[in-house]
Amino acid sequence: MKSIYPARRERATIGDVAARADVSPATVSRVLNGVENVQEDYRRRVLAAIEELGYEPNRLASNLRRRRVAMLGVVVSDIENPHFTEAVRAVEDAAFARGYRVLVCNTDESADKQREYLKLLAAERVAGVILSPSQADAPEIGELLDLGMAVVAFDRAVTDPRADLVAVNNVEGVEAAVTQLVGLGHRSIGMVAGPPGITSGDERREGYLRGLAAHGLEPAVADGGFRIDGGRQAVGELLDSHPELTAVVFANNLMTLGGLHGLSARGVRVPDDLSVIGVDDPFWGALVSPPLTTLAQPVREMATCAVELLFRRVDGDRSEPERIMLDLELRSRSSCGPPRAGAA
Amino acid sequence: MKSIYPARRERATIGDVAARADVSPATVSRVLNGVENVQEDYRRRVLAAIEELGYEPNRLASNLRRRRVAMLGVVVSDIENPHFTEAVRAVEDAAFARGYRVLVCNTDESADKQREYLKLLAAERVAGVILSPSQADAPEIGELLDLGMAVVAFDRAVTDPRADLVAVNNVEGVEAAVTQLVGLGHRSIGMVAGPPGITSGDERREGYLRGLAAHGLEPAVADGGFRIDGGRQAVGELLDSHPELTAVVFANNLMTLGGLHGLSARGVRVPDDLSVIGVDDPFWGALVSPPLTTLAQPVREMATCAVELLFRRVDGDRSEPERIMLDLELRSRSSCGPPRAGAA
DNA sequence: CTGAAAGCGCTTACAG
DNA sequence: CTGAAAGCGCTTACAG
Repeated sequence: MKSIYPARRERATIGDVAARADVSPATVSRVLNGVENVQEDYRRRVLAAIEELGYEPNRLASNLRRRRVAMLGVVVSDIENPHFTEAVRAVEDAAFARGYRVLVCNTDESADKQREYLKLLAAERVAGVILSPSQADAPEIGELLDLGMAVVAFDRAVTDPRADLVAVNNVEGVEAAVTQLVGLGHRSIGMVAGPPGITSGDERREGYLRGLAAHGLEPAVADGGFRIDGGRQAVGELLDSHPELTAVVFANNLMTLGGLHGLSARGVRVPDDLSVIGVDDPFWGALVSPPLTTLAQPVREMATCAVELLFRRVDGDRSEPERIMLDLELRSRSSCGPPRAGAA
Repeated sequence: MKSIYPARRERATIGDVAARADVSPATVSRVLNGVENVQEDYRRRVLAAIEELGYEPNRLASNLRRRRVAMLGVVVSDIENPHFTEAVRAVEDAAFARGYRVLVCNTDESADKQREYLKLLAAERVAGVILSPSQADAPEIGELLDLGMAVVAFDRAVTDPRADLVAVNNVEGVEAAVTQLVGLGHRSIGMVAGPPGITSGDERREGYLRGLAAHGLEPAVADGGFRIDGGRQAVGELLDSHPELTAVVFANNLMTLGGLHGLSARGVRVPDDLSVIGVDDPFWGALVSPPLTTLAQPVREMATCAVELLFRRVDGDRSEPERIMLDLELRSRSSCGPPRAGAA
């Protein structure tokens, strides 16, 4: 059976174009990059030759020569988490508009995978990286910075003080949510927290603990690992060990989703039996039953900030690292109510 | 204010390593790539020099020299659609395992953006591209193929017969769903369809029409453009013009979500007033109220197939283009019931 | 404005 | 097994 693939077309090079247009490769490069002036006559011939040969510049070569590549790395811990999906999408938008491509790096909360990706990004000489770290103190982060690459920490801080940061005031936000629950009459409030060691999760736990402490209440925390299944499991543990709970705060949207599933499986009604507040306001937040009360992050705005910052660095801005902190917004829907009758 | 950035560290090159280890650059390259044998003594010296200099190979150079780059392009029409997010994620997994990176290209259903990205991918000389086309007959697809790059159409077919395809039997799947609704007693079934011209959407519409025709029923279709808002709007139009409808099929998950929102805003209860089936079974499908009856695509499997196929092509397999068609699976949950009492 | 030449940092036949 | 040399396809000082 004969292959239907045609003889692989040889790719024209800048030399082929130059020969056909009867100019030097340098001139072709100039019309290609449109920076210096080229006589109209030459330009026309070059353009014609490009057209005729179907020439497409080889970026591998120009990348090497220019020693930079119009590419950004976006390192996230879970691309299936709508929070990060939205961020990736916003970054892609902004990057595309500036002629940059984006390399998506999914670390699965694994320090190893993060390490590998950061090394890759260094080897690839990308212009910069937006990083939501799985491991905040990875030495590879410093190495990127050493190499002069821009690094913007996103959503979670990194240890290296030279990286910029765009994140959210988690402590204050969660503390306010707890206060809101207390205002509704709750005295037993649990938290399904993120894995320790990640600043966003740690701060949300901190906000929760502060909120409880401010009202003299006892905390009850379970680790849900920022995943759907973890959330389901953690809320179960929490209710088993603390049946008195009348409200639970979930530290991210995936755990909230899993938690709701777990609650419904146990026959726990929301908000009648248990009030729920979830950090993040994903697109399905208003559509689950009951519509979720959430602590929304301004993801799009965060992503836009991060990309702008990154491009400023790429463009040579060497001023002090920035720490841009945005606020969480409490969006009250129907998953919170007063504690059930008969609660302690 | 002094910049905290240190003098930008000069990057060691293979030449620096060679000098330090007192060998030739060729030898360094050999231990780096581990293909040819190098004397133990030399190897040790090279490794030591790499360590001491913190050398990280410049992939731009090796890419150029090798004339290929360990990178895949994944072109999707909407990365925020969980269906594609999951696919991207699966592709990233498989690619990472093989040492490939993935360039994520979001086209927003725009033919222009698709064109730009495909040209970019050609210029970048990626090994191959997995493409869920916004424009099936874009000439750039043929150009990639001409250049010897692997192209696997994903989820939607492309016109060029040389591309492989991994998709789903939409016609049969949706027809079966319609039959199921008819079995429940429905006689007035509407569809919120995708934008015309995209094979997946066209096939789902076709399956719907066939299913209705098989039972002598009248169709009622509105275009929801595969987006959340479109779904909300389309279901409204549908109910305005066809108040007799007792069931609606949505052609993808985003439109289903929007549709549910729109229905709840109109006070239409699911499934009491209206039964709903949605194509795709996103992670929130079982958690909305009521839990959705869906037509699930085996996304993970599709993505795995696509990547395997792609790598086979990258590895030189020039056999006939494949068309791998998987089946949709009807997952019955609670959003379908018998038609409301009093329905025509 | 234009071209010849050097060079980006690797890899890989080719000799030895 | 090892090294010298050529070359991947561009860009960019440097002359003219």
